[in-house]
Amino acid sequence: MKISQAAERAGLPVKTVRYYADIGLVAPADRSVSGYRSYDQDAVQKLIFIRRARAFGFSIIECRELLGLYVDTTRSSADVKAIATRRLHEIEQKQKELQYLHDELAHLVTSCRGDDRPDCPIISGLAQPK
Amino acid sequence: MKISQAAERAGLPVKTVRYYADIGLVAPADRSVSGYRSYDQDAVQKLIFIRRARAFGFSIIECRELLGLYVDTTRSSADVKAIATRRLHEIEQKQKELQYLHDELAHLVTSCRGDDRPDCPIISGLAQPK
DNA sequence: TATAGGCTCTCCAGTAACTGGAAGGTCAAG
DNA sequence: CTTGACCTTCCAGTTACTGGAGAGCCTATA
Repeated sequence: MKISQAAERAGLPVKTVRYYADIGLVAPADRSVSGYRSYDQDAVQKLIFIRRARAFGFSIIECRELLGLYVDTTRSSADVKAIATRRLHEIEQKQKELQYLHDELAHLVTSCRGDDRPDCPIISGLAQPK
Repeated sequence: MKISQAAERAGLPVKTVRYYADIGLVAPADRSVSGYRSYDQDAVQKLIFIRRARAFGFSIIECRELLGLYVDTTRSSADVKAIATRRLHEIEQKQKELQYLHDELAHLVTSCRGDDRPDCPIISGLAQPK
């Protein structure tokens, strides 16, 4: 199938699929005589895999790593678990930061009257060195 | 004061302070004869303000906007509150996404034995189209 | 006075992961 | 035979810096 159909099946923009081919992440199965990229079901499956992994916040480099494990049927599940666990910890870390951010900003927002007058606790809050 | 001192007081890398000057976000108060950027307390205060706002996840464009409100002593607090509230909603949205991500990935991780064998629910989980 | 070091300057390139657009080739339908 | 949708490559731009080269400046010490 041609790139647009592959992209649609994978749930990715055509540009992105082309980009993944360019950086050697997911190569098309073949090229047509006229130079069109030709994708098979296997390549589409890899594209889906990448899309999902990206949605989980794995970087392209990590995706490359995971894809290597994906295609390697002799890998140990421990290898995969290690990467996923690391990513899980990163997510948890990010959650904590976001929570802190949220609380602090929410505090500023609720303490601001939001009227016509210029005094604003948000502005003065941001101006604190901390 | 020279750039390194200003940067230290603001808690920012020198390169970043120079960058902020380049993009016209926080201009140095002056230039020495030999071309060195010269910062005063006011500029340092703005740098601190920017650092804090950036830490809250405000983009440079939003920082520019906020800085405009920061220096404008006649602004209404409503203007500021609107921007901050928008940002707060973005944070909350991000938190929801992250929570979903976390739960799904945690599920995959706990269902994976993580041993020498190749079967791995993480890999097969990522391969699901969803 | 020479020099060594630690600043500072500008400019260029690279990062991550695309996205948009231009210029041009291909293909099927009408 | 032409139209329009699709495909190609290549280049530039995005965000917010960061690193490095090459060169100028400033001060302290030998």
